Amino acid sequence: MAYRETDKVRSRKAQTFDKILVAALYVVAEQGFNSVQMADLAKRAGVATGTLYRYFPSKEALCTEVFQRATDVEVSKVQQALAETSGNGAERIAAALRTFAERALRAPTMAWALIAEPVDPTVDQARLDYRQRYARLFELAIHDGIRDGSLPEQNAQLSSTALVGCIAESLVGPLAPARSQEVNSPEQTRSAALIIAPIVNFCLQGLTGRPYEEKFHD
Amino acid sequence: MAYRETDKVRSRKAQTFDKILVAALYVVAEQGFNSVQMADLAKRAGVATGTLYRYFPSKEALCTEVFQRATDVEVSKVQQALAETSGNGAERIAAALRTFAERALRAPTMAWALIAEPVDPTVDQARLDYRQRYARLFELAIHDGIRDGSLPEQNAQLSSTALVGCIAESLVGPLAPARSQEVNSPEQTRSAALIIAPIVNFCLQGLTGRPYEEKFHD
DNA sequence: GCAAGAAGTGAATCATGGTTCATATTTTGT
DNA sequence: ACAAAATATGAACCATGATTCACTTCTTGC
Repeated sequence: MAYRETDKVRSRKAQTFDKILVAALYVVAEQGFNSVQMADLAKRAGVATGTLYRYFPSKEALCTEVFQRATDVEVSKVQQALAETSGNGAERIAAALRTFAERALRAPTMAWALIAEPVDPTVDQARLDYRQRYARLFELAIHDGIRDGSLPEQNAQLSSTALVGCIAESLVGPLAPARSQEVNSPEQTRSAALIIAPIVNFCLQGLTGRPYEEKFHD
Repeated sequence: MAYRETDKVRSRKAQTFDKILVAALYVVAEQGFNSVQMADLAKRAGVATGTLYRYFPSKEALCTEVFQRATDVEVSKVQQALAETSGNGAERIAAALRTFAERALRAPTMAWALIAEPVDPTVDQARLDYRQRYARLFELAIHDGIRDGSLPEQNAQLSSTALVGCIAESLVGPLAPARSQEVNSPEQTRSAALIIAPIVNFCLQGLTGRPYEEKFHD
């Protein structure tokens, strides 16, 4: 025998793998999934087309991977908001919704790609999973809320799905035009708040069945 | 001159046009937009491939037309529910939501095609319009509700968008598996009611900020 | 019945863009 | 330095399915 994978090679391969993912992530964040083309992507990543296929079995698989990575970040942010906010279940859910929306409005193209862009069915399947992950986070929080008395008894699964639908849909509109300028001007930040507050309001009322008064938050 | 379009021809052309649309509508209702293929569609409609292009400039245009026709039916049903239900704004909105959901669950594949199927961007644009049409209907009804005192003051535009998001998303889940059997067994009808009530509940609470008690309805 | 003008046909064409593969280059152990 | 084994290359290939177009068939007015 005269060749065996060594650390040097292993790490180089890992680097290449990352280069590809980073390039893909960049394209998606900038233009969405439909702009991902293997030849172009290879160029951006500084490798040959064929090389892509040494790291991913297909474009679908590559895109799915990108989707999942991007998604993981968002989900964990929401999870974090849910976990780190002090207060009862209802308040924590409100904070999580705000986090979700703020992040989406701050990176509109990426958010649109993850939430609403028409994509290949395989990737779309990943999107369903992803929505379910969100829903499940909320579902747990709703149960907490019921337990601590901040939410009335209810079908937590359906309510959580409704929550996801509300934020997602409410953002699709703002996201579509916003997709042009990636910038974050002060006006945009302000107008974002204008959108977010009523959404959170609606969602919390839907959950609690009582008027929601916004607490102070930064 | 020796040829001028006559009524006979005109009506035959209209018939062909319809045959094509009907065939397309059938495929969509049965399999979704992605199963529409020009050659196949031509066969179903009993015409040649080329003929399709004498009636529609492109597949996109054809699909968009189909989408819009199917959509018009649904939108007008909701509009009807909104208009024909007696009661205050809130009650009429509840009735409209029920109508929307019931119809969707009764024709899951079509509903899925209109609401959630990954489709070509051009058709997808039509979908945005369609959601906005729904939202606008609800928006008007919300204003009515505010006026008649059944709803508190609120940003009707955002609330209406949230409503659309809630029902749409809440139905996507049930629609995905349901898409297999088109049938309408009694159990399905019952399980549909189980889904619909909580959704309407959530939506109405979101709008009113008070617990929603389901009124009697058939 | 005939010529002019349409409408209808469907096999051939074309565009797109993902995927392959014969070849070149690198790496490693001896 | 060399052979073995793997990785990298990118131009050629291929699959799909929409679109075209040269040709045929109808319609119509005279």
